[in-house]
Amino acid sequence: MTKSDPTPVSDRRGDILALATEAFVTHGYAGTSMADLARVIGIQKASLYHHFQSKQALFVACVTEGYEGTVRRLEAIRADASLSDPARIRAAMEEVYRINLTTPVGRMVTVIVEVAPTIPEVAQAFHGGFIARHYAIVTGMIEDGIARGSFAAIDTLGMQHLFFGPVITLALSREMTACFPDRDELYPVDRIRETHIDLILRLLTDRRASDGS
Amino acid sequence: MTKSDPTPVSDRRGDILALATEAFVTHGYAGTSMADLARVIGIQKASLYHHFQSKQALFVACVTEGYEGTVRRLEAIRADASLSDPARIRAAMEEVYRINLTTPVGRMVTVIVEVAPTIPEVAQAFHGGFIARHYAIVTGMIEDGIARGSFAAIDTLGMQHLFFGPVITLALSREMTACFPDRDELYPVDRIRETHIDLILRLLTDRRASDGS
DNA sequence: GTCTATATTTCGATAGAC
DNA sequence: GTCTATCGAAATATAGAC
Repeated sequence: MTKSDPTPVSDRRGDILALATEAFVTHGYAGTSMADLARVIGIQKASLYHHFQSKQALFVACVTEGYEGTVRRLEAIRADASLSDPARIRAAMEEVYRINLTTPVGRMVTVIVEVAPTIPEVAQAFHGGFIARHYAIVTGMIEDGIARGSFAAIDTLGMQHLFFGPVITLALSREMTACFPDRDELYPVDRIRETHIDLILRLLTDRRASDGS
Repeated sequence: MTKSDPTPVSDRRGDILALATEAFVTHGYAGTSMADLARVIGIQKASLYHHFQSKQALFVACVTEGYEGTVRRLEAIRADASLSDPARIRAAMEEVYRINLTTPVGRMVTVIVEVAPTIPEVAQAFHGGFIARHYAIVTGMIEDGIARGSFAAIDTLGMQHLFFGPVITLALSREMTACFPDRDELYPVDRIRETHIDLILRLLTDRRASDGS
């Protein structure tokens, strides 16, 4: 009972990562200096180097340590036996939209795109820890539905891209147009999401897809 | 006839923009210094400042002056009366894949995502000069097909995102994983493109879509 | 663990000769 | 238009006291 307090009085590392993530999302990687981060966190720059070896190490920690929750929630949806196969797909799509559009980790995509060419380690961590795992869970859900006869025998790789592509592009577009006054008219999230879900479900339940051409 | 030579002996500005674009795509905006650019181009850094006022001005020129050709080709496809409505959509999708995956301008998306938050002018130029125009042409093609009775009465905004989202995300994913040895297995362009085209055409010609719920 | 102060490097941009 | 040389600013990272 000496060290297992479930709610630590102050999770320094977690606090720093959360604030740093927010700053990176807002101003980009190159646009966020260690001095900026120190100011936002409320400590001195040198103190930051006590917690993290370098700016790059701090950023990699933001990327890798922010993903745990998102994957678990998707897996829970896949394992939820109370849902029908179409309802499960709908729940998964709503969760994927939520992750990519509203959580700090999801919105990090823009920054990861920026950093990936110069720090391949980031591309590796992002792909292996986030993208590939989300893809695998959703593809598994589709295969489950096909095996049960709920869905047509469709190309799962193609469906994967139809499933995630519009979400990721929408997240990027909205981050890029954050300064536009008419952003919500250009990219109305609710309408796009609902249409997207509707079309994906239509494809999955389309009997014509059964012909293996 | 004194100044209208159709093939200028040496298009300095065009050469510089082409080489700079290639460098930006490979190393990102922050990762490409003016010294790097000067070395690639084969002149001194100071000479670069004779052609362009600043690094930012050079980059904006790369973005805006690279788009002209891509829009014209898409418009030509829309105006091609020899194509059936589905064949036109197919041709447009192949062209959009080609633009985003193989041309330097298309591959600039990664860099534009990086720069947009700090240089809103870039986001404006990119959206107005590239994205919005491509969206408008394709949406027009779909509306033409609906008007002629070739396509179902479908939500064109939703189709827009289903049309472009997977392409743009694929382009980003491939740029980000350029250093992966198994990139072509993770993101096999030909297979993804063909499945995507097939599914889009299936949705457009699906009679069930006619019910305006 | 946090602070003040500073070292070191890199980069964007300019001056001025040719 | 291109060059050599350099300025000035900003950022990463470190030294060492408390």
